[in-house]
Amino acid sequence: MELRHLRYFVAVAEELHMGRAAARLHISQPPLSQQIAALESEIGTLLFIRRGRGLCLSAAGSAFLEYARQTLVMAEHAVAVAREVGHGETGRLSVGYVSSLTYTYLPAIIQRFRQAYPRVGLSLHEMSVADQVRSLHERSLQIGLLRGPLENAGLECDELVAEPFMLALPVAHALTKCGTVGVAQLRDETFIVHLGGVFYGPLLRLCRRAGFDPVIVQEVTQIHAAVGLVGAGMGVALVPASARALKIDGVAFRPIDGQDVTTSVLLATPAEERSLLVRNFQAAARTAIGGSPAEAPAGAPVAIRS
Amino acid sequence: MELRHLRYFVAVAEELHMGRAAARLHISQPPLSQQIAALESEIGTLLFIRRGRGLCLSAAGSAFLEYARQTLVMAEHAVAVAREVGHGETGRLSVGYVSSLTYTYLPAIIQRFRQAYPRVGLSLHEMSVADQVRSLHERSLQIGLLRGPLENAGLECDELVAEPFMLALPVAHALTKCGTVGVAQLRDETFIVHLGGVFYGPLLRLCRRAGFDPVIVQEVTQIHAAVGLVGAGMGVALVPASARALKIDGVAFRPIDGQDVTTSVLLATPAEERSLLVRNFQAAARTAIGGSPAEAPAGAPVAIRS
DNA sequence: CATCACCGATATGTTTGGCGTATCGATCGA
DNA sequence: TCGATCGATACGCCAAACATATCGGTGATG
Repeated sequence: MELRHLRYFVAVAEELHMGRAAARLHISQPPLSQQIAALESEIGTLLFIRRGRGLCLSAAGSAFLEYARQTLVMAEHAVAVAREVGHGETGRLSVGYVSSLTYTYLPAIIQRFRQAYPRVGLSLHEMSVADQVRSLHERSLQIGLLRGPLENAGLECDELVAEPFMLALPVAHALTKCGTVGVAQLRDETFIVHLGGVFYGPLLRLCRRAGFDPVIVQEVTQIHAAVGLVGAGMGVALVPASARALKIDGVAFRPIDGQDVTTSVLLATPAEERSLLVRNFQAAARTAIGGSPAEAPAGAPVAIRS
Repeated sequence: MELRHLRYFVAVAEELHMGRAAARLHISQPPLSQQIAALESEIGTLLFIRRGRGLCLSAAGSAFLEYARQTLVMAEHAVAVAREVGHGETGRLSVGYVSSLTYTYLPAIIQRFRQAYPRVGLSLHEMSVADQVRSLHERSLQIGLLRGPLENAGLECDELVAEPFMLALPVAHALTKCGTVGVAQLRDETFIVHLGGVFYGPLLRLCRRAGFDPVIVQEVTQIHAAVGLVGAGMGVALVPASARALKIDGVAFRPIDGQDVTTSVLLATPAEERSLLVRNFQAAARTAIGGSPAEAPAGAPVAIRS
């Protein structure tokens, strides 16, 4: 028995007329009669009651119809699901991200991806860079959204954006009058930083290039805490430009010179990860941030030999 | 797509080896590769990841496998159900019966039928002969178990047994000393009968042949009521032999001469009823009562042209 | 009651496609 | 580097599915 027999049977059962059913199936009437007869022979029971005028379903045919329909639906479903999974349109992704991406980049990426692939489930985990690297190696995470540099981690890294820094300072501060703040003007400021974080290195580099070491007054672990302390007048902070999205009273943001010092927003994946789901997420992230995707567009069909 | 593709795919997915899967399917390896490739082409996604050594399921293949299995199971189920219904091994039967069959014949028939066709649901309805005839015509009943005669009712009747009568009389009665009671000895007895019932006619015939009219003292509607009154000493009753199964204190049963007067136990069906379910019940009833079935044995396959 | 129209089954020829045999290309282990 | 193994490809064959033509039977109609 093949699906053809089921398709033919359902057509005949619905039309109760061999000729019309054959027309609907785009075949002629005799082979349809043959296939129905073959099906009845295999089952061992007549599915239709032949009377002079037309057909009617036998009890066995009526029972068969119900399950034949379900079988056809199930077969369609199998194809549809496989196609969706194959095209990366359904499934589940575990994504890690560092907290500093919460304000601007992560929402943009997620919104973009969910719009393109609404049927993919996302598990979002706020994690440190080190935890993400470990989880990516363990394959408990498929995608890491983090800040570089990330050297020799055995991961495939894609720089989504090289983000410049801005200075967060109290609105009452004298430097708020400047359009752009020169690094040298910060010599006597006190800084709020995360000593172990990815922004401490760039700060040191900037200040030393200007000929001084920054004065550290407070260590925090998250950007919004640093900006909060800035608003409280405890000092200034060097933050990624996207932190402007944090609208905290009493804090002003100013660009600084030394724009060549940036922080890389990276999308990291296990080196040999080739799943379409991951590639599609990567493409969505690029379009959400960079503008146009760098490589193959999302949803490109899998290569199939003709 | 045909069921063949699903069968082949499942085999390959389980073996993860084209050669072994082909062997299991009793085909050679090349056509198997072809069919899998055709399936992948139709779905638009690779279902297996080809590496140098062996195969492994892709994410799409894994998703497809689940539903492919369900599809195959559903197809098998469709055939099995249709076959069962076609062979009269499953379904539902409504059976009517008169109360006088409750004691012996009905249990024997039901037991026999349920043993042979355990998956057929039975609806048993105690009904008068007239109600059964009406319900059979209305098709709300498929089988009637009743007592004849049933002339010109437009139904197909099958006499299961011609049941002789016995005399039910109080144990203290003088006639209990006889092995067989002659009808003439009943001239002065008082009878308990159901005037409108099927046993009144035979009683009249017997007595008049012996030259007297029976004295009626009590009218009842059911046999067990009549026998109960006999036990209370109110008279004697002419009952079918199967009523002996009613073991009521103070009642003795004796055969009577005039064995040619019997009551027919009939199985009635609508005239043009040809369902296997009904035929199987009929055959079971015959074997349960008569001994061997008179016609085709139960479960005979439906005729299918070769 | 004879005729006609309709419908499903059958007969026969044609073609597609599924299968088998032989072989190739590639990868992995020795 | 060589051999073994495995999946893919090439090609011929045949069964089976399909199309055309026709038959047999039932039911409606004049």
